[in-house]
Amino acid sequence: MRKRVNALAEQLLESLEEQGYRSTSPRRAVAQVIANQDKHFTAEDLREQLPSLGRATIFRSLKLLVETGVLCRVLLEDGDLHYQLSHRGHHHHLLCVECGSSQDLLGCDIEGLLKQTSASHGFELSGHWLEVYGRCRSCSTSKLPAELSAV
Amino acid sequence: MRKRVNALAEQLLESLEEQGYRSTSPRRAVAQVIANQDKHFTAEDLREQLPSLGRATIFRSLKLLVETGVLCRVLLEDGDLHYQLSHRGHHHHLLCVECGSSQDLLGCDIEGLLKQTSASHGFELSGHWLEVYGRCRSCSTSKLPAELSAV
DNA sequence: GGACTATAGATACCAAGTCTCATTAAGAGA
DNA sequence: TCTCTTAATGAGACTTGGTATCTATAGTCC
Repeated sequence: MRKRVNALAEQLLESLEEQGYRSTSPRRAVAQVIANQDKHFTAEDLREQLPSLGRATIFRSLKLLVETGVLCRVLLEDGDLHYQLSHRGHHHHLLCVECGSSQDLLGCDIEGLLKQTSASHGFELSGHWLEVYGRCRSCSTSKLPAELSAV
Repeated sequence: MRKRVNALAEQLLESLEEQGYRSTSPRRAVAQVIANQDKHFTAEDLREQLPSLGRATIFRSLKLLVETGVLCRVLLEDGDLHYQLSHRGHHHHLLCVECGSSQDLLGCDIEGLLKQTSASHGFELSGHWLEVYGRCRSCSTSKLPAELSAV
């Protein structure tokens, strides 16, 4: 995992270049930090790790990466929006409320179910937003069941 | 529908009183305006309709009503969070991207599907957030299919 | 290397929301 | 109905996340 960091950062920059954006040193720095992130993060998190970059630059880079599809926004349970690496295309996240890690939800055929149910409300489906909260494997095994049920 | 407005506002206040909160005139005003709202709204919308109330009071009332379960927050497609009347308990929204109206999504057994899929990722489900976007019955019938597909 | 132009950084601004604190008014009890 | 206690209000400062503007700088193409 550690060895692939630079490759990942490289990939992010390539995505930008493909769209005609220049590869600048602030963007390289942002890509590097994002590639090192192991969970969802905020603009503020990046800023702390890149104090030499201008605030606007960080926001601009984030916006660009979201538009390019490299990053996506995740909605936390309390309504906060964070960023995280996106694996392109439409997908959902399993967010661990304990450690903050997230996995992509694969093999979820929610689309079909929603289409049906919406149609029965006379509603023509065009999209949806789904986030799933819970505990990841390692967090749920490291806690006793008694502690969990008390939450 | 028009005649039930005051009854609804009354209900909102009762919910607060049940929890030990006082029924004050600013809160009555907020409840009245919310009861008149026919779609999701922002704090700013309320402020426009209640210019005599302090900004903090409006935010405080909203927060209180969300905590009480009378209001819920809805996530728009662009990431904006708005408020709307909640029909208690866990539910989802069908949000019309055309007119902004919303319906509650009933009879959607997504929970079961999610539980299964999460479990297969070693994930212990605790909750989820789902918003569904599209066109409501009246918006989809008032537009020609050709116009729709161009969007 | 020079020129053209996208990008950066500083900074002002904005929107949504919270915090603080002095003042006011619900509402319980006498 | 008056009084007292305390919750709630309103003003306004502050915070957070983000955008707009403008001048200086650096990428990239020739």
